[in-house]
Amino acid sequence: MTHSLGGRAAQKLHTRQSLLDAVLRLTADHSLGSLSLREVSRQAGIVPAGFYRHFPDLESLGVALVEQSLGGLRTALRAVRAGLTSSEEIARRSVDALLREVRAHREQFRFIARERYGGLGRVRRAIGDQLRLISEELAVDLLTGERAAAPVLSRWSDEDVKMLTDLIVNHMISTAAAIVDVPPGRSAAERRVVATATRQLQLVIIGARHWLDPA
Amino acid sequence: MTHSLGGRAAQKLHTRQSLLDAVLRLTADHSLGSLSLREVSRQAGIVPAGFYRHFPDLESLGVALVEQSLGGLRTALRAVRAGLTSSEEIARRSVDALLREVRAHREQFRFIARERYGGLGRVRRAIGDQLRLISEELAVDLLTGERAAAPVLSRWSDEDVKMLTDLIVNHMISTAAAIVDVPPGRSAAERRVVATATRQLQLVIIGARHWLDPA
DNA sequence: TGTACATCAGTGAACGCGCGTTCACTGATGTAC
DNA sequence: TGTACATCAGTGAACGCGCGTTCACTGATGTAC
Repeated sequence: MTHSLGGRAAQKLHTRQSLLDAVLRLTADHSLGSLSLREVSRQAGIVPAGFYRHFPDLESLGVALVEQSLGGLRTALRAVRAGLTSSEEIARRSVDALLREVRAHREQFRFIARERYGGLGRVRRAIGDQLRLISEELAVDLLTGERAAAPVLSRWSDEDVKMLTDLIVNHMISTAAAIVDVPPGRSAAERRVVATATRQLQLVIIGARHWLDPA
Repeated sequence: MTHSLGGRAAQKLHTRQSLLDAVLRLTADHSLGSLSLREVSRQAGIVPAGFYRHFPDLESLGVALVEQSLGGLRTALRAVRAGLTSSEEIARRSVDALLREVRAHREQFRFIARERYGGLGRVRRAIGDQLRLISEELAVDLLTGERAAAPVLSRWSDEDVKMLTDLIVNHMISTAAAIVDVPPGRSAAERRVVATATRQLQLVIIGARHWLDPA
């Protein structure tokens, strides 16, 4: 029998996930680049040599973690926009989705914020790639939705739309980083961060609405 | 004689600066947390034990570097705003000043971007403190300038002004990080980054201009 | 000015330790027949 | 079904290495008189 659950392959996947989880736990205090392979293996409950059955080095593990984390966010954001055509609605629902994701996967977002600029080369590039995808997909959805339903973005150049979605995605990640930086349990402080970020996004949307106004 | 140039104290300052420069050079490839004290001392041209004459550990050196880097930016930004009252003028001149600073101190900004979220605890906190100061000073200048000269911000709540300046300062640092991430020599790519960032700031300013419009 | 003493930035050797990587291995899981 | 063989995730020991920190030191600079 092959493809069966509970087989050797399933056990291997389980251990692999333990390694990913170990890094998430350990990067609460340090960046990936300052963890040791032995530290991670220990936390995952395997012997150092066993690490190599899964990844050639820590950097590769980091890339896998980026794909798992931001891939999940990307899917969640696309799902939330499905069928929506109003850009206001898209913005509001996206903020909700982001908040839900950040709360549900706090450690993953801390990892992304940590490594976005601070990380090892391939990890940094993997994050940049995923964020570019998110920004481009948002641009497509805004354009097709708006062109079908409302006129706000319909006369924008593609370049300006990309400028706007980059601004929004960047703001999104900064917001996630700021939320994650709030010490856990300080829910008043967290609410303040979320409130500020929401108003900032509103300001950006107002700016977009008047972008083509005659000066 | 004391206070003389070329004395023992001056030599000590010179070595201290060598240590700061060594970290700037070495953090081009890795984050502060993954450097070793021996590596830094070697790069600075002193023996490992000599490090302790200047700092108790690498984290303290990092805090000193934050103060030197962002302190410089803060001074430059304040100088550029001196005497200006129009918020449009303040925005335009601030972007110029930021660009000049980033080009002149590329390594310092890479360090700040790297450590902003990714760094060791005290370094991260030092960066947050400096950015908060920059944001607050900008808020004061915008408010006193506008209140005296133009009406745009005069009816804003203090909280909303802080919301706006936080957005601007965050955008500033993200822009610096993006510029620094462009491989050196790719001046076309750098121009594109700067052009996008400038338009994004314009969009934010337009949003601010219409912030109090009736919905 | 000259002399005797104090300071202290930087040296060089030494220590025990955790690191990444290699290797032959074990034994449970999977496959062929 | 049972049996003989193949696979390979995880083991445990070993290696040489760079690490942070300590210590007594040296010798140029600075101070007191």
